[in-house]
Amino acid sequence: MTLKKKRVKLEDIARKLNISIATVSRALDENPRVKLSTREKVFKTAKMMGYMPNQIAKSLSSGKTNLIGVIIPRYDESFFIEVCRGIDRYVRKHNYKILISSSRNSFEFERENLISFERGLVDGIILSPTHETETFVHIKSIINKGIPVVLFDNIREEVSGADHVLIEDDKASFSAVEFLIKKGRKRIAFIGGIKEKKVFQDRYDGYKKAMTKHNIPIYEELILHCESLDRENEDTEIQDFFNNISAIPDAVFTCTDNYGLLTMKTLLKMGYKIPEQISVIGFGDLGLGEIFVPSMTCIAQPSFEMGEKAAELLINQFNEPNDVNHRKKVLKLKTELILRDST
Amino acid sequence: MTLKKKRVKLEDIARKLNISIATVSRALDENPRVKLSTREKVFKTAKMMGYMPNQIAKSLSSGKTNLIGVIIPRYDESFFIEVCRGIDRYVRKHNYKILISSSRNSFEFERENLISFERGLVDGIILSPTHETETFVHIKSIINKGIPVVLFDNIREEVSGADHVLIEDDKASFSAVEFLIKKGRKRIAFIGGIKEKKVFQDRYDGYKKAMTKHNIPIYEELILHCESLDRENEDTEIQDFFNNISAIPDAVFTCTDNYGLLTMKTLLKMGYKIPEQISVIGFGDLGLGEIFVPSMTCIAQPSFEMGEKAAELLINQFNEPNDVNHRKKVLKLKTELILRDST
DNA sequence: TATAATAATACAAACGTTTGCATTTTTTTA
DNA sequence: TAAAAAAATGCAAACGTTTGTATTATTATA
Repeated sequence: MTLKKKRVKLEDIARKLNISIATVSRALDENPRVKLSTREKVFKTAKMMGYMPNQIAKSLSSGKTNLIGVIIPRYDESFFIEVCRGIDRYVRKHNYKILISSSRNSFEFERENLISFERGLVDGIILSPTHETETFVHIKSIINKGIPVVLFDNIREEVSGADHVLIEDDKASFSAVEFLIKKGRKRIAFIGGIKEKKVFQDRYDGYKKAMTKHNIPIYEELILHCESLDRENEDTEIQDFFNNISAIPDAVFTCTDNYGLLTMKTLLKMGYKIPEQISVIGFGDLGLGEIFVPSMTCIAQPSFEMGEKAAELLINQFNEPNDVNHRKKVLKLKTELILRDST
Repeated sequence: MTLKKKRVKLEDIARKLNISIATVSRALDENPRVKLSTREKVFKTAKMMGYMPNQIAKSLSSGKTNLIGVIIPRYDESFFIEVCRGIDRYVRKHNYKILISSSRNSFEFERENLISFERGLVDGIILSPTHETETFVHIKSIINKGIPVVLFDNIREEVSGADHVLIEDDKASFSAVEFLIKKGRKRIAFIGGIKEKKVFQDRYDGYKKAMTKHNIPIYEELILHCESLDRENEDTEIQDFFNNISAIPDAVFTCTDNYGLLTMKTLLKMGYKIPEQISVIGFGDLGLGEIFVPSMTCIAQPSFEMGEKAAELLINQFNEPNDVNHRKKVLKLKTELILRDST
């Protein structure tokens, strides 16, 4: 039975070599102020003794933790995971790690997470607001404490007082719906998410604009604002929608990949032919649309890149003079309509 | 232009109230040694001044960071994300956060990640070894430093010197293949992943055992060990496999959900009927199998629970006397064959 | 009302680094 | 070869907490 060994610290190395802690610290830092021969001795001894620097002590002393807090509304949406991957990829190059929290679609959790990050654990925060987030005060309060913040996706004007990166949701959906119209479809259904969520509002707006521009009436019956917050309920909600519709549409524009896939599943099971009778478009393009049969036409949203860009904005803030009121930067990323078999 | 405010610390509260730092600290801790009236004054002042404890200082002082490091082979596999969700859910109840790193399927990255966690940033580590991981020394070295470690999934005997949680891969695939056989299928193809990965070896073993038990010949031609490490390549590898096969199988057992879906896609595009001509089984059951048309029969692996259990083992270690050589705990979780339309 | 017991608070070391400045050692210069 | 300059090292404070022990203030006891 071996007991836990004590960690070796600078002091241990210093004592063994009969030099001061300061010199050991500087030697390991390759500071030119210490003689080369000393540095070599220190490195050798450190290695021999199995020295590992204490990150916490370093952080306390330097005031930097090299951690970045990321708050997303939910884990089980590939979009957010992709964004996190993008963030991770970027920040690692700059020697940061990310700490991911889910706000579980709740403003209150979002606020709690934010507060827990206020305790000096992270050097900066990247956040995607929930649909419930209608105020900016909790974020502003963080910024006022001098903690850099970057937002992505689902930004309302009221919460936009920080650097952020997004796509033009309305334009993207406008062009997708217009594409359907130009293909001759007229009875176009819309499936969005929670009405309160900005991205879904924008995508709905795009849909309406396209319909209006081409003088196509918008029927309430063909509109579904999916209220579910998890996969299973989304499924039944969409099934119910199509089961209760009086006359089947000839196209469906959906606001997420998942809605699109669930729509295709439901319609296929009801016996409809895609795309012959009904076209379907998804939003996101996170891989599954390509595998489904028929493969799904999608608006491709650059999720990974969105993460990278958000990370870049944040790291840039680290290097800027700390001006709380600096002009906020907004990055709008391009989307693309990927044509596949469902249209 | 407002400049960054200085954080308020215990000292500031102490000075304002003309009491000592120690008393402030104890008051905020609700330590009964401080008078109630003092405690109340301290709380009020702390709130008024916007005090937020400094997590880093706390950690340095207490020797606990309340962070847990998680190392997974890749981000873009839902299985790992699900496990992370499970871990997160469990540890949050105990006031821990998780720090996720990807080893990108590389032993070298795994080792690097492990070393970076050795710098006192985390209180414990949960790791899923890559297919390249054939030795236990890097993990043993961590454990020897007194850092609790729990492994999950893909554990070889050689790396099993730590608590771990897994499923019985061989038995799960055995029963799935036997199910196909009992349904009258004989020409059963096997699609697995990287040959070096223990889980795929085990799943292959289960396949072979089932076939052998029922005296069905195993044809090399019907075996694919997918070597790709990303989605796109998996797709083409599977397409090639079926294009080059001399006579199509009447069933395909696959080792991940993704292989299963790609298989179905390929076969449907080739014009085959599922399940009439060919049955397909996937492994994992991470949601997509249910959406696909036809829906996919799957071995359901309790990913979320796997995460929870791994987290539980870890947190238990925190509370145990620190015995490096303690008897390792092994948890085997149940799988289940979920029958759907693809069989 | 002096003394003992208890309650409340303060002091200071510790956690493991970094770093400005002081000191010592070595090298250069005259 | 002594003084000046440069190089190498050391001292000690700082980062913001926690906590064991010492001290002071308050209450209880005789």
